[in-house]
Amino acid sequence: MYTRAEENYLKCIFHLEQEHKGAVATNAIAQMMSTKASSATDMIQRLADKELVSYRRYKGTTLTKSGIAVAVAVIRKHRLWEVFLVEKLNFQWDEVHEIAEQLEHIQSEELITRLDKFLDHPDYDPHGDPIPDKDGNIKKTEKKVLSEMSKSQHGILVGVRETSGEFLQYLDKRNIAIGTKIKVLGKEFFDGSMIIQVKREQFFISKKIAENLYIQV
Amino acid sequence: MYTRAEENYLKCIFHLEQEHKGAVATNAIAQMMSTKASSATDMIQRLADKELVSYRRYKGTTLTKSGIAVAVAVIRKHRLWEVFLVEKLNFQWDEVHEIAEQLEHIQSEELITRLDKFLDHPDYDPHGDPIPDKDGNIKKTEKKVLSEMSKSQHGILVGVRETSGEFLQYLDKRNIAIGTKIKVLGKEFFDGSMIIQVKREQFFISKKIAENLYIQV
DNA sequence: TACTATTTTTAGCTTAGTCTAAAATAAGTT
DNA sequence: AACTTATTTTAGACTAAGCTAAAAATAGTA
Repeated sequence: MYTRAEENYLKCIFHLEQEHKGAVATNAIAQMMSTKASSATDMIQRLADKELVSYRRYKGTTLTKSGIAVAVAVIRKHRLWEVFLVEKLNFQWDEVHEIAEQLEHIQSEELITRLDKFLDHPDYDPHGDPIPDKDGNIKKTEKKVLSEMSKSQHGILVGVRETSGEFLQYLDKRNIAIGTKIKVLGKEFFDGSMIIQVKREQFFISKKIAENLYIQV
Repeated sequence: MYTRAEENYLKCIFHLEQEHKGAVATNAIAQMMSTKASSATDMIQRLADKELVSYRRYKGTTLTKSGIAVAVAVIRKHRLWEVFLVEKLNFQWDEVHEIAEQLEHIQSEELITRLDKFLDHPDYDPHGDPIPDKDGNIKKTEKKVLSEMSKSQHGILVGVRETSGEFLQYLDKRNIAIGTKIKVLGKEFFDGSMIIQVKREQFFISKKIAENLYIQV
């Protein structure tokens, strides 16, 4: 089995590799892990020794097959626990991330199999992210970042990129949740801000907000 | 907060102190923690620095007020998770110990508060052990070890001392569970073995088995 | 009481994971 | 091409937790 730290690095590299496509910079990893580049280098080298990543000095890191398998298994656990926390324990969607960060490292195949069943095999977590199946397959949803949509286009919110409490509370305050219908009423070229329609209300959102909302058109 | 290892040592010392009443020997701790006496000494000294235990060289260890508080909080979490695993995820009572050993270290007050509510504030775990309340109070059940009972006494099984899979499976095989009525039909002085009545069956049990069953008379 | 055996502690080494500071490499700019 | 800046790696040190082997204290016995 792998240590907590190893699992966290693998998960982190997985997410970065998804976003930017291609080898991941050491600095990017260090930043996301809230640690120093030297520590990241250290861990990357250990992961490379175990053939969980392939790594060339100064060139960046990518996950190997087995690295991906470990990362996806952790992500599956994380998202299943998030569903549990929200559906069964009635947590708000902005409160669950930190706890799931801990729960995702519990080691027991059987536990996850049973949890999955108990939750009735959910496909998505409370933030709209797909839950990998037992074999590591992830449903690809063709979603669009709201900031890339243009005037008068519309769709429903299927996911969020940021999962920080502040951001999710911002959405709650405006009654925006997974499944909410959103329409772009206007878009400002200068700063990328938008005016959107949500239910019967319309309001202004900054580019930063728009970049963190995933829409299915 | 405390590390996993610190929490495990505190829990271990708590259990040993309960059993033998009085200061706990370093060797006893090392043995229960499956580690070496030198490692135990090391950790005990660290715990003493943090005032979680009081310790005098060569004399043994006892928990302080704050040490007890930490230990009891961990035990509360452990037992609540065991209830969850058995009641909600349908694990057998012999399968849950190891998983609960991991879950007991998840840090979140709120999580435990909600889990407790979700489980409808259980008083006992699946092995019959009382679950400490939020403030660390533990229900004292006046129970007797079966091996100390004498011929023709009877009572119901309210707890087990051993929680290993083999032992619990042994009980399952003989249809003995928490709540089962047990009567002592005979007792052999030479080796402490017994003949007991369980429902309509009667059978022979060794002293070792009898020492691990708690009965309420 | 003195000797032996057991228990406990100390001393020194190991590994995982972190850090800082310095060196090496890559990238960007004149 | 040469110089500057940014990124990445190496070197060396630290902490938590463990280990082995040796020393010290306690307990048990002749």
